[in-house]
Amino acid sequence: MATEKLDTATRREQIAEAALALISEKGMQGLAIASLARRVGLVNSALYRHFNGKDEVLDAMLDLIGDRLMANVKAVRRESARPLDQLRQLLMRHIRLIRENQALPRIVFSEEIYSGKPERRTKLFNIISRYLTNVSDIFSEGQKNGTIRSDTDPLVLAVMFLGLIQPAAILWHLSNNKFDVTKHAEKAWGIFADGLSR
Amino acid sequence: MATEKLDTATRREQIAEAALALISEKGMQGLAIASLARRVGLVNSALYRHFNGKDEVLDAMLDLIGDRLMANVKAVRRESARPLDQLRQLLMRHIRLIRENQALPRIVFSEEIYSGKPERRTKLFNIISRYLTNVSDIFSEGQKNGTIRSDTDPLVLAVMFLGLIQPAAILWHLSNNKFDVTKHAEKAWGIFADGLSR
DNA sequence: TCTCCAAGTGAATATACGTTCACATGATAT
DNA sequence: ATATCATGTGAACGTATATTCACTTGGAGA
Repeated sequence: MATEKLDTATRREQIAEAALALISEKGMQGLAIASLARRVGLVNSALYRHFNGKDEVLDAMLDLIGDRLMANVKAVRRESARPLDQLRQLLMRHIRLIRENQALPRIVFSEEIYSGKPERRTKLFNIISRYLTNVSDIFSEGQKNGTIRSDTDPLVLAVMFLGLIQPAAILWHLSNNKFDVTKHAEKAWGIFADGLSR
Repeated sequence: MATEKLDTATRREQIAEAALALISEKGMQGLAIASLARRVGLVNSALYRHFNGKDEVLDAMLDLIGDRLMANVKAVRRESARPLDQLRQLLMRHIRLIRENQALPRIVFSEEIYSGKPERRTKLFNIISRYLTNVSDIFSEGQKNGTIRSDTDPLVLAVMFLGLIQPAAILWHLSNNKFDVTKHAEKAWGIFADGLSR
């Protein structure tokens, strides 16, 4: 009725973002074409004007997530010059990203994403690998720098870095947001960084 | 036809274990009542003789997982007296458990588990909490013992401990089992333990 | 050996969801 | 002002899957 017509480029963005929001609120189960369409003010069928199917929506979502992860990396590289500070900042940004957007862990952990279309698993792997590579670059710089011990593989450190947040994020989620991720991350980072610099 | 009749106690076990196996092979999607029943040699409807519905099956599965986690803890406490050794053993056992039983991470990370029935989220939280408490007990002993630095919260350490494996497990899974979890865990443990003892 | 109830069967039902299609409409370019 | 095409609509279809129910059957105990 009163639904204004918007071009596909705009709609695709709206829809991908609505998908993230929906998942954040209702979980993967909540991501139904009908709900998704309604959320951007359309009916089911209209969604197919902009995406060939649900698969394409999922792909678009993954791209969005990749963008946000990389945006965080770029931001912290701008904000500070010292690797250890950059990492700490990144940790906090990552937590904020997850808190504001619960869709992120839910998508990464869910197989609905790639159970139908195995290539999407590779896509997700690439997104995470790219993030890890960037994180490990920061570690490398710290090692050249002398602020981080050089006897350890930076890629291992990068994966450990993710490990500072991940289980905490799950506990936060399972505990109905009672578990304090930020506090945990601060303490864990303290211990980790302590070990790094010696 | 040639399906022998077994008592409910037996069937419940068979079914819960079949559920874990199914998820390990096909993912959460693969856990359909029909497939599950067929796997233990029954038809759909027969399953309802032993469970009131899918929900009950999920509950039974969670209990099974809890048991296996706790079994690992008990085993390592038997095998060694020194906390650091126990932890290392537990790490390796945990990895083995996950490798042999991909269902574990898939279930923990999936919300299908509790999206329908929120109390199940609490149940899962309790299972993990229980495991964490046991792990943190080991850390505590190490601290009393003098082999682990005392200026850190053992519960934080326990969560970090999980973080040594978790992201690696995901990478392993996303990379079609190419990423070497065991190798990562060994390196990561080296770094972590190094930080612990100083 | 007979009886009876727990355990197993097959068909039917209900629901939820992705997708398609013939038709309507509004913005834009001429 | 009008034509055109991208965008939006409503209804219908197909499929997958959990659940129910009237029934059969096998085996343990009287």
